[in-house]
Amino acid sequence: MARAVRRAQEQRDNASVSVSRRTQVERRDEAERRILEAAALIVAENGLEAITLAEAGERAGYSRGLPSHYFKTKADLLSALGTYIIESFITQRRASAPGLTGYDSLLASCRYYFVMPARNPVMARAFHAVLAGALTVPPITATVAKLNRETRGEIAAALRAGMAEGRLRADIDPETESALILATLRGSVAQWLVDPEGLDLEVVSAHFIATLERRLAK
Amino acid sequence: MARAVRRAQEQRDNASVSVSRRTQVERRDEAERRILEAAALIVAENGLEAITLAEAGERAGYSRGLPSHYFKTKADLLSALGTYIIESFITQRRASAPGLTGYDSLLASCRYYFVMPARNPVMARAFHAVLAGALTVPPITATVAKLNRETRGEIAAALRAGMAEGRLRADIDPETESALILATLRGSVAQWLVDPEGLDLEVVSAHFIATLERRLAK
Amino acid sequence: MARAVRRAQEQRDNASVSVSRRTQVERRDEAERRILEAAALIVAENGLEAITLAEAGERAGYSRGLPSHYFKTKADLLSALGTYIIESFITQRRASAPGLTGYDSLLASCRYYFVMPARNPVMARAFHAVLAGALTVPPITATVAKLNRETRGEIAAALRAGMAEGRLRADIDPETESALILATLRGSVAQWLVDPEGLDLEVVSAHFIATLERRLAK
Amino acid sequence: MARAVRRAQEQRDNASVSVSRRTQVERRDEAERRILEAAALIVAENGLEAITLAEAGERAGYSRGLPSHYFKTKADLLSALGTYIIESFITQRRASAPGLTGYDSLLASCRYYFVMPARNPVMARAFHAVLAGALTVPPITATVAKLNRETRGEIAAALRAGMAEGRLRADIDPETESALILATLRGSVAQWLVDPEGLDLEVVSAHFIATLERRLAK
DNA sequence: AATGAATGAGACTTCATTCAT
DNA sequence: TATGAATGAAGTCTCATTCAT
Repeated sequence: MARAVRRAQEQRDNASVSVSRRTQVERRDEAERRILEAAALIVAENGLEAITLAEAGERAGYSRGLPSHYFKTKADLLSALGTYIIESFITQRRASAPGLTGYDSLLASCRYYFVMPARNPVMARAFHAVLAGALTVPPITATVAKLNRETRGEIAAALRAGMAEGRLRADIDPETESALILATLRGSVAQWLVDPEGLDLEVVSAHFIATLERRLAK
Repeated sequence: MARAVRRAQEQRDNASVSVSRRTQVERRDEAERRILEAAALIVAENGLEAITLAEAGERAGYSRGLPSHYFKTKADLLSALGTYIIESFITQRRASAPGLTGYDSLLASCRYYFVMPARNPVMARAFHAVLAGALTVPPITATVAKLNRETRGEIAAALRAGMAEGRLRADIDPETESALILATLRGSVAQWLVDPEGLDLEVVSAHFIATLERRLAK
Repeated sequence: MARAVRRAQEQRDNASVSVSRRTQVERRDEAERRILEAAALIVAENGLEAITLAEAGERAGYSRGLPSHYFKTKADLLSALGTYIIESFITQRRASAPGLTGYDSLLASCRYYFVMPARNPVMARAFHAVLAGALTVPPITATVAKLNRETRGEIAAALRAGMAEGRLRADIDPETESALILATLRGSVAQWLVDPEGLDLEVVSAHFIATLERRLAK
Repeated sequence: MARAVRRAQEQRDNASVSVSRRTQVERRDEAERRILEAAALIVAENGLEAITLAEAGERAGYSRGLPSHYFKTKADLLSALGTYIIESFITQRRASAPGLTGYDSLLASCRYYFVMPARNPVMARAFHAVLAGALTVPPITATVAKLNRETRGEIAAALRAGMAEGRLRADIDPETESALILATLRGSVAQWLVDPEGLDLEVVSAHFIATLERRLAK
């Protein structure tokens, strides 16, 4: 994904590039994306450690050797994959609340967190597998740490916006509150993924959002 | 661990067992426990999938082949290890609040959750690695699902005790509340493990407990 | 078996042996025999190479370690087993034609060869596994070579008896004829063991014996 | 072998294949054949069970891992090897009697059976190791059963041809006779392989063929 | 006498990686 | 560009064997 993005950039910068070359570049990006998509599927099914370069290639409809060819090493593939899955997740979350800003976008994001696992379990599992991998897979640790800081930052910004609008109490500590909110979202989904019969995510969702509003509101 | 327990039982049931026999059993249980301990260390460092039977044996001070000899397959070792780590965690958590019952024991457990990572990071990492493994390692899925149900059950019981004592509001939904409490504890620690600089667990802890009390108290 | 025989001899030679000692010796011989019997079963099912000391012990109803204790090494067990299976076979063959001597005993033995596989397939398979093992398992090569020479010797003796009685032609070459007879018996059973549907051993048997008689008779 | 054949077919069917592609295929087939050849040598020396994938690779002049790479599992290698050795044997037998048909080709094949062990003991031992393996190695059981049926079929056809030509008696039972002929050939060679000093294969051969002719001729 | 704990060698198998085409 | 041939390291697992009880 990172590469595809970079490529798109390069192409824009270099409009005189020949058509054939441009097609090559497109083909490469297409292949890279399909390989990452296939890898994400494997991760959703069996976890980060279950990926093999060969299987990612085959599942993407290419040869066993292609992932090596593009990503060079497995660590590089894992790194790209972590970024890819996280970016996909963020993209979907944002798309779920178009137009909302400030505190409302926070509430929408919370709802998305609770609704997403049932709607798109593959993504939920892949995303949580990446979060789990942060504990032990070095190239992913940094990516997830960055994700967490940014997410907490967004939540904190939304809280500050709510405070500025006068919708929320003035004595909220946005940093700490954002960590707790993110923790609850993640921890709830994690429980559900392990044992969907064990808890009713919709009920938990409604309860959480109601409690949150009561707790934060003026 | 399960085996060690079983063995202890057998011996009690069969007091006429010869002394030499008893020593063999002890040797075996000692070895099994040390292998699990070594394996837990590896898990804490590099995750569930990083375990190799050979390394577990060597780190425990035995041969490379012994873990295979006892646990037969790697899947069986993982399964036993999941149980072992979870039981160790529960034991420690209970030991952290001796004598407390009801709602007070819940508060103590919450504090333990937040304090434990800094005091015993090996256990925290091993425990969270097992939680993460629940996503993809079938025998661990079952163990963690059981852990989650039991933990939520204990939390709910503590809440009911608090309600019965008149310390908590009467309109609490113990089931849903317990899932949210557990989610927040786990999700907070998970963020800290990935990026200890990123959030101050003590502050989060104090804030969470204060909020909880305010939210639940009469 | 060899050992049991030796033991029986020792005991006869040493009648003053205490009863308890005698019982120990008997227990040992009994155990050895049961281990060999269990090993023969394994051989019949899965071939010589499938034997493991531990499985032979367990199947015999003893511990995993006992075969090692008695036979010391696997090569020694294999050696004893080759002898045991061959002696069992010979014993059964002889028992099948009690009282017959000379040429008649040869005919009876031929019939036994053809009838035995259907009646006692375990023995047939174990015996042929040993014959096959002679190609590559050193301690068995010598045993089978000896078996072959002795068997050919017995056949040749029977032929000479038939010639002496005037029942057979005088120009038979007993050595060569005995090799061919043994070859045909073994080769026929070998085909049947691999593919019992492929040939009717009874028809082959009748044809072989009729042809043999016509060919050898005066 | 099967694969090499398949490949040759594919290439014929697909003449537009690029030169570079063709060379890759050749490399692979060459390697596969050399591995089977090396494996056959090991089998001749120490039996079917003595094969290790690593040794087959090294003896063929490749890496220890290549046989696994091609044949995937040891069972698959054994299966392919059984077919390979049997096909080699058949090819050689046919080559030993070019131009002969009908009953004459049967006589030539019988002579080949008796002469081959001394001339090409490696092949004889490998072939008989495969026959022995039929008792316990499932994929080889099927291969040998097929070989036996086909061989008996060829012998029976030769006998019928001899009968049709008027060279043989009309009351022969080709099916049963073919089983007995094959049994005698195999059983004779098997005795010789175990104990070459024990019987003179040339004498046995001459005797068998003379007897056969006398027995079958008009 | 008998059990079974423990070792260590060796086999199979899977993969990341490199290279030839 | 893309394929896939080939290597080699590492891990799992099985056993014969030795040793303590």
